[in-house]
Amino acid sequence: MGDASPVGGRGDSDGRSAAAPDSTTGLPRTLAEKVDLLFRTVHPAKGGEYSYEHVAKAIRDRGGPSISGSYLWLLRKGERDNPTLRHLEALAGFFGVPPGYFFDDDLSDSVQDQLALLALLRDGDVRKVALRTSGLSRESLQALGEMVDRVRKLEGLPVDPELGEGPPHP
Amino acid sequence: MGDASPVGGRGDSDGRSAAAPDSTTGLPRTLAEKVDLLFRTVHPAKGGEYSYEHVAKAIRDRGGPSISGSYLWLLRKGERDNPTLRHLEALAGFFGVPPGYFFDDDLSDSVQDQLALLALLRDGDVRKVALRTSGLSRESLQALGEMVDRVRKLEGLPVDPELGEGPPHP
DNA sequence: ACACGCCGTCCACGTCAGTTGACGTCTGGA
DNA sequence: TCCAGACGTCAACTGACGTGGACGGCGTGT
Repeated sequence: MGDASPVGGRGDSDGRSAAAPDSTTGLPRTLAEKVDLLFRTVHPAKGGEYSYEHVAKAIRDRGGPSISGSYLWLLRKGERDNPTLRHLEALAGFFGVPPGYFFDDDLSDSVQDQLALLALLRDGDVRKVALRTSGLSRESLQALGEMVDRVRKLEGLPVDPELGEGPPHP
Repeated sequence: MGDASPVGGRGDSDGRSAAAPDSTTGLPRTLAEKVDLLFRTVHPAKGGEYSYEHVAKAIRDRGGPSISGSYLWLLRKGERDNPTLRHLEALAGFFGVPPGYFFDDDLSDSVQDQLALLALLRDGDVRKVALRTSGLSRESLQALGEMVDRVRKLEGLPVDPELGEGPPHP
């Protein structure tokens, strides 16, 4: 044994379920759940979700491949789960995520953090604060973080230690 | 036609040539060139390149999807250039590259537009501050915003009238 | 020389990714 | 109330992806 593959083997997931049943804020695992999360998270400037036809047309207008709204629905519903490279590329381009988001690896996790953040930012004031902090020095940011924790405690919210770090990747 | 896409549009990049004739000089652009580079670069412990059948069998043995040696040849030759998600996943897994390797220009194309915002947040501290602000009351957020402005001024940064409000793109 | 095995090449075919089109629902306006 | 348009949903269909197998070249042992 040994010379079968250049990299260490990994078992693989066969999670081929249907849609996104209970993962309202959980981590999507199937492709359908990932697509669903994109639709629920990335919204037009005002209004609800993008319509399937809207996304399809926008992708075509960007010079992307032809795609139909019905197919987007199939993907989100989980009735189709094996799109081609061009369609993955187009979807990633439209929703503003790296194509690797659709694959089973760590990258999708970090993207999901960012999507969660995007959802928060859409809700008004949080966004303002976040954007203004860009460019500040490390010390100031740390100080601000402590201030926020102070305020959180005042309002009776947990200090929320988690939320992870961005791992460097090869 | 403003709200077609959450990210700014861009022109096309529909370079769909055939194989990898002379581009031994530079970086691979087409899928065929990328696959070719993988075969030329990733070798078995001893000997020359992997044979197509060997790769196909190894992928199947890893629990991956079924794939044929003929198809790998088609991909490398450029006669097929639109594989499905599972095949991309399997190829990336075998050769030890991230799946995003097969896509056009990971993070610098049109993704950048919307992702530029997220890229700011990705780099550590900014993100932490932003995430922690979720759940805070409106008054606290406003107070924090003022604190941030104070700090920005201290560091000589503009108070940044832009970026905060309104539709995210032209 | 001959046979055997492995490999790259390529073609004809089957399967499933993706499209087309129809139907029912809902909202807003005349 | 009725009509028009937009949208989600779904089934039948088309075509490209992907496979199986045939053919020839090349190295190796007998």
